[in-house]
Amino acid sequence: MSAQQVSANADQDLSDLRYRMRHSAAHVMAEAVMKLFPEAQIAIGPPTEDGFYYDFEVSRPFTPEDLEQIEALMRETIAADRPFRGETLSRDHALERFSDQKFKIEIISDLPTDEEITVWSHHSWEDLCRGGHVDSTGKIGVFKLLSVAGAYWRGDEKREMLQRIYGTAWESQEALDAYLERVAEAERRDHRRLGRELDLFFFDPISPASPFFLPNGTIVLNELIGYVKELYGKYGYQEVMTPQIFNTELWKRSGHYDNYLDNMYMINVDEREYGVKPMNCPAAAILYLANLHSYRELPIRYADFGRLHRYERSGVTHGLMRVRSMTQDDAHIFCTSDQIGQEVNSFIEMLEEAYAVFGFSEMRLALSLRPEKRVGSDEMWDRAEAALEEVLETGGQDYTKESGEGAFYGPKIDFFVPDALGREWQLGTVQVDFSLPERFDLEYAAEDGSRQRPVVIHRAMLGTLERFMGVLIEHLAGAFPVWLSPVQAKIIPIADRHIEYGESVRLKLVAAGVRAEVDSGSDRMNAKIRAAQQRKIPYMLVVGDREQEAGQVAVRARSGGNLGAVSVDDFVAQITEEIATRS
RNA sequence: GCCAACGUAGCUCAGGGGUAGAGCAGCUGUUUCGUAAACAGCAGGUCACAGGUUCAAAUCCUGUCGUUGGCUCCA
Repeated sequence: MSAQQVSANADQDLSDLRYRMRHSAAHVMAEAVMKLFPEAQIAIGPPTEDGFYYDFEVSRPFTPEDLEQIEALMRETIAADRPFRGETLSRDHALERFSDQKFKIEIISDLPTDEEITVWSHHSWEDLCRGGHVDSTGKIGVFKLLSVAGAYWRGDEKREMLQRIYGTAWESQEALDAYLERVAEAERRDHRRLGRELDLFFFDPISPASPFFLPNGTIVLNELIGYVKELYGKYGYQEVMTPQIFNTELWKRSGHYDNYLDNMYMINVDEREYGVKPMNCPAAAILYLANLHSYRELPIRYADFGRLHRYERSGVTHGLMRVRSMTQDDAHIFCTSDQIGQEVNSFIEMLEEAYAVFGFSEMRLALSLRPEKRVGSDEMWDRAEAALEEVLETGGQDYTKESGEGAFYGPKIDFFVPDALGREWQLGTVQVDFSLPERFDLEYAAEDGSRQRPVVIHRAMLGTLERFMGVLIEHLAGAFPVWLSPVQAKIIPIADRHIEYGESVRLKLVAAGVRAEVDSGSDRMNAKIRAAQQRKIPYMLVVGDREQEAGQVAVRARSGGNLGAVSVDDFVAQITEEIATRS
C-alpha cells in the first residue's frame, strides 16, 4: 500500500469516526431532552458536515439555560459509557414501541413494507435508526451544543415548526478548538464586517437588503465590470442598455406575471400598471425583435448590466449574498439549436479564464435536467441536455447531474463557490431557453429563406455582482489584488517636510493610472503604516530624507516587510505591470 | 413568510426602573518621528420607531421596522 493510500484510508477512518460520534451524540442529546421535556415529540437527528442536530416539538422554545442543562445530562450519559445496541423489529412491533411519538410513526408508516426496521439503544433510551454509532456513549468525544433554530418537519413550510438544536462533536479537544477557531476566522472574513471596515458598502433600513456602495466599493465593482467588458470584447459580445420599468403587458407575455409576480415590484402610474424588471431577458427579446435577423448574424450576444429588483421574502436576505437590488453580468445569446454546444463551450471557457484570475479553485458544477413541469418538446430537451452534457464531458470537469432541477424553460449548468463558512452560493449560470423565443415569436431567416425559431441562452459569468463581490471578499479576506484595490498605493511621508515630495510621487502614480493617496496627517510613520495595513492597501511607499534625496520610494508590501527603496519610475513600471496583468 | 435572538455615539460594546458610559474613529492643538497605535483637549445620543404600565422607562409590557442564526424559498 502506498503512503498516499494509507493517508487516504486514515482520512476515511477519521471521517467515519466523526460521523458515528456525531450520530451518537444526537441520540444522547435527544435522550437528555426527553428527560427534561417528557412530552417532547422527537423527529430526526442526523450528523452533519461539522456536527449534528436533532429536531423536537416542545411546548415552548429552548432557552440557553435549557441547553446548559441538556449538555450537563449528556455529559452524565457519556461518563456512564453506555453501550449502543441495535435490534431489528417487525413493523407492528415498531409502531407499538413508538406509539406516543407521532413523527416516528409517520416515518415508520412511510417506510416500504419490505424494509427492515431497526432500533438503536443505549441503556434504556432507544430511537428508530438505521445505525452507525460508536460502541458506547463514552466514545462520543468532545462535544458542544451551539444553537437553537426553527425547522419545519420534513422541510415543509406547511407542516409543524420544530425546534432544532445544533451541536458539534470532535474526537479531541484540539479538533474542537480548531473547529471553533475556523468559525472565528470565518467571522473575521465575513464580507459584511469587511465591507464596513474597508468602507466598501453599507445597508440602511430606508431600503432594506439593498446595498449602498461607497466610493471604495464602487471602484471594486467597476473594476469587475471593466474586466467582464474586456472579456466580452474578446468573446464577441455587444453591450446594450434597456429600460428599468415595463408595462405589465411585457411581463404577461414573458410569463413573469404568472410565475414571478410575488417577487416583483409593481408600480401604478396614469392608471396603468408597470413592473420593475427582476430580469433582463424580456428586454433582450424586445431588442431582438427590433430588427429582422438573418442566420448569418447568429449568434447574437447581447450583454446587459441593467439593475434588477426582486422582492425577496424577509428572512432570506443576507448581506451582499442575497439582496433585493442587484446587477448581473447578464447576457442573452440568440442562436440556432446547432450552435448551443459551441456557445456554451465558449462561455465556460471564458468563465474559467475569469475564475482563475480570482483564484476560485473550489468551484462546483451542477447540470440541472428537465423538471416535470416544462415547456418544449422532449426532442428539444434531449438535444439541449445532450449539448450541455457533452460540453461538460469533453471539458473534463467534475459535475453532478441534478434531475428535475432545471428551469421550466430549459436545462442549465450552475457554478457554485463557497463563502467563508463553507456555504455555497451560485455565481455563474448558463441556461438554455426554448420558451422565450416562442412567447415573443422570435425568428430568423434561414438559408432556404424560411423563418426559423432561434434558441436563447441566458448566461451570467460572475453572476450577481453584489454576490460575487461578497464571495470574493470572503475568499480574499478583504485583501484585494492590486488591480481591484480601491487604494493601490499609500504614500507615507515620515515628517511634514516630506509631504511635498510625497505629493510629487502621487502625481506620477496618478498620471500612470494608479490609485494613490498621500497620508499627510500628523501621525507617526508607524501609525500611518498600521492604518494602511488595516485598510489592506497593497503597497505603502515610505518617503523620508533618503528617498527624497535619491528620487526613490521605500516600498512596503501589505504581505509584510520592507522591500527596500526603488526609484519612483521603477515602482511605477512595476505596479502598472501588475495592474495590467491582473496578477 | 416561519422559529429564535438582537437593536445604546460613525464602529465595537458596557449599563438594565431614578443625571447616558468606555475604547476606537472624528475634530483641535502640541509633537516631525525610519516600517503595525505619540500626547493632550474637544465634540459626539429622540438608547430603532410607536403605544402602554409607572411618581419616574434606555431599562418592564405590546406592536411595528430592521438585522442576525436557522428553516422554507431562490427562473
